[in-house]
Amino acid sequence: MARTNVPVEDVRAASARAGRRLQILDAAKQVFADAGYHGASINAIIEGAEIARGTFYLYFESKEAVFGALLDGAMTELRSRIVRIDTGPGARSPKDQLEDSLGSLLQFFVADRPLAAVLLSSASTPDAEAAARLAAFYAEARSVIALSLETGMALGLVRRCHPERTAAALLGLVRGIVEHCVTRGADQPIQDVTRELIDLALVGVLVR
Amino acid sequence: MARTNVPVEDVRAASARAGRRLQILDAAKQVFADAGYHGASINAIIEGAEIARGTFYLYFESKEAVFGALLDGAMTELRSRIVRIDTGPGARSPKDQLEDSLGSLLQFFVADRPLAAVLLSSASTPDAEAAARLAAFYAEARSVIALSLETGMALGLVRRCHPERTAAALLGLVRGIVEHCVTRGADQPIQDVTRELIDLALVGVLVR
Amino acid sequence: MARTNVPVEDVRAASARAGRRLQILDAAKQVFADAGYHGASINAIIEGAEIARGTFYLYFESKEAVFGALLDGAMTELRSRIVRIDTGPGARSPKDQLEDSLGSLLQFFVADRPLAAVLLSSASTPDAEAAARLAAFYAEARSVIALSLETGMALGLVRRCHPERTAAALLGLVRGIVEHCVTRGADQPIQDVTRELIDLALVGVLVR
Amino acid sequence: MARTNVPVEDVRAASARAGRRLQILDAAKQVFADAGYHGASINAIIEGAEIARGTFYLYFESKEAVFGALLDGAMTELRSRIVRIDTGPGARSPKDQLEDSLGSLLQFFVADRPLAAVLLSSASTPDAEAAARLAAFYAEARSVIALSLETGMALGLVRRCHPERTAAALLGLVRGIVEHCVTRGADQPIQDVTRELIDLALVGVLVR
DNA sequence: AATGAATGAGGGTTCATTCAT
DNA sequence: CATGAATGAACCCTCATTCAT
Repeated sequence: MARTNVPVEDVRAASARAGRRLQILDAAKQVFADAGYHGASINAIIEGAEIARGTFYLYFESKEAVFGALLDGAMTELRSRIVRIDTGPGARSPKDQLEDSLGSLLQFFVADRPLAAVLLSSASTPDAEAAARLAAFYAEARSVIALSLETGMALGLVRRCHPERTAAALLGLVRGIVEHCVTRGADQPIQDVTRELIDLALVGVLVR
Repeated sequence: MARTNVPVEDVRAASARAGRRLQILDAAKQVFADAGYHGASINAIIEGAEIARGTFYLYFESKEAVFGALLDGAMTELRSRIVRIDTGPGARSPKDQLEDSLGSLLQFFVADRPLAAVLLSSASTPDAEAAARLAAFYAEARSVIALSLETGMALGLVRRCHPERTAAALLGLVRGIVEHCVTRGADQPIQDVTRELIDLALVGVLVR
Repeated sequence: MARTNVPVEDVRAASARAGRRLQILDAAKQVFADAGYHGASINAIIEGAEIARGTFYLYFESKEAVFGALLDGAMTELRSRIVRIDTGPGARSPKDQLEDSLGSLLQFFVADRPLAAVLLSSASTPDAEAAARLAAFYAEARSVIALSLETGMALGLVRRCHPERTAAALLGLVRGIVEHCVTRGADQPIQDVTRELIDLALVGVLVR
Repeated sequence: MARTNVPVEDVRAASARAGRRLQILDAAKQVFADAGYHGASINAIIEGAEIARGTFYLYFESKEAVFGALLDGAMTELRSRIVRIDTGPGARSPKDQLEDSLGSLLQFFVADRPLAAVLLSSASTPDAEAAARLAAFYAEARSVIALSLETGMALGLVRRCHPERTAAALLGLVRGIVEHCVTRGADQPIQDVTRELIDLALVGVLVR
């Protein structure tokens, strides 16, 4: 195998650059979480990152750009955790799969609360493009849920319902739980929370 | 009952003042709904209300104050529509009561979409005090739901669950539906939506 | 004659507004003259005008806008002083007319040196639109001169020459004199300067 | 003649250094011409010169300094092309000498339009020292012209006139033509333009 | 009570310059 | 010599709030 010839300094520089970027992203995440998009000031971000004003603009084109990067990172991460339920032969039970997927999702949010706060709060019309991307993400999530419901209906597992609307409601349900977990300390193991969330969605609150 | 002696002019003046206040609140609601708290400018509000800059500050201490007033109004209105389920003898079925209560709530949101938009978006920490009040309101709503769940469990109607957490999830579920209805046109009668929402909460998505 | 009913306060307000505007324009003129378009800072302008930062933007949309207003004012003023030579019967001698026109022009520049400085210096690419307007103005002036030359040629008064080029040269000649007068004190009466300028243009430097 | 003992490496180094300097000057010239002094950014210059940010400051103290160097180079070049008219016995006709001198000058400008643009636009007081040097240059040019006029008057060739003022006007005239030629393509041979310029200056626009 | 001109702190962004590598 | 990441002063502009009329 041919070794590509990259000078060691370049590698160092690149990783230093990536480190700085992360440092800024981290500070920005915190500030956006605390103050919302508009309330967040570059001042607060650079103070948090302990860098000079100009340095910020060496790594991000604008305030909007950091916000977008933050969102993109989170969305990528989330997408990787949302898996369509495999209903093929030999697949694990749908409920188990759901439990894994949702569990991993909750885990992610609880592990990075500021990021969760950014994602949850940013209904507040940040700047055009970012808002659109976030809306698209939620639409995507809703659509995954709606599709699962339709599949379930076709298989006779799910009650007849308005898929889009029910998806919106279920997404809200997840958000409600996430908010709850993020706001309070995770007083109980994520696994339990996940199981309860799934039970609620599947069989409701009434006794059978 | 003793009549307090208030000159008629004062009464007129007071109601005129109240009218002005409402006029400003209405304009502000629209602006906050369109642009979010930070995006809303006093300029836009006074243009909408067709008053002079200074007049605004005759009726509200600050931008924060209008926002707070708006929130308070909405919360008062909402509180009146959230009724505890009456489980006494001779009461209507809990499900019917729930249907009335939620229906009225959805009705309210759909009827005043700008206000709904303000309520839904205002997670973005506009200002400390208002945020606190909103949080308190949500906590209150959650607590009403949690209590109902506990009552239901005591009566053997509701499955065993973590009431607080389940309440948070259910509140999210309602928010999800509200968002859905407010965003899209109310493509279907509120009654149907309400029923579906309740079914979802009570018996989940699975077929029995 | 019907008296239009304008409240006296409005008249006062309007003239106050116009006064403020002028005050700002004056300060801006000075600053632009001293530092050029890019070198001029809003800071310097508002210090000169002794107003607050925000007040500036109550009267002008942007830095570019003040510059444009300054330019427009000057160009309007100058246009009114540049008259086409009347060659009709009974008209005064072309040379006399020219003398009046150029004299009035020089007068204007000498009377308002900062403005002259702005006009003369602003070749330095200010902002797109203003630059275009200035260029258009110079083109206009050149074209007036070129037309006069062509008329003169048709009448057999003017030597055969490349009108556009000669016009460019003559415009430069006027600019040279203006610069000279504006830079130095007007050591001699404008009338003399004008006469000399015209002689130079008409018969050159050589003895006949 | 004693040979100073300079190692060959130093010579190479020195010429390499001079080459780099030129490379930067060239890029800077282009940028200053395109964007004016203030509009020119170090960024644009180093991109044009294909060097690193720091390297620039190895060759020039500051932005001001490159601009000054550019101006100085141009002025040196121009000085070499402006020759005093030789009125001694056996000299060529003054007009022919003038034609050579001016022709060479126009040639220079047309050949290096960016440089011409820099020279012409730099009235906009970029920075004190450079402006002073440019003003000095123009004063020098004016003084050469004024002296020629005085000589001409003494010889009875030139009409009586205010030499300084007339020199200013003539300088403006040349600038006008240069601007014209630089802006437009040289639609006609420089020689023709030169001749017309000289005719204009010598005998004016009127027919004799 | 109503007005709107005036304010100035603070917003995001740019860019000439420095200095450790 | 050469580099380019880092700096921070300065830029233009916005907008919630005040106050004389």
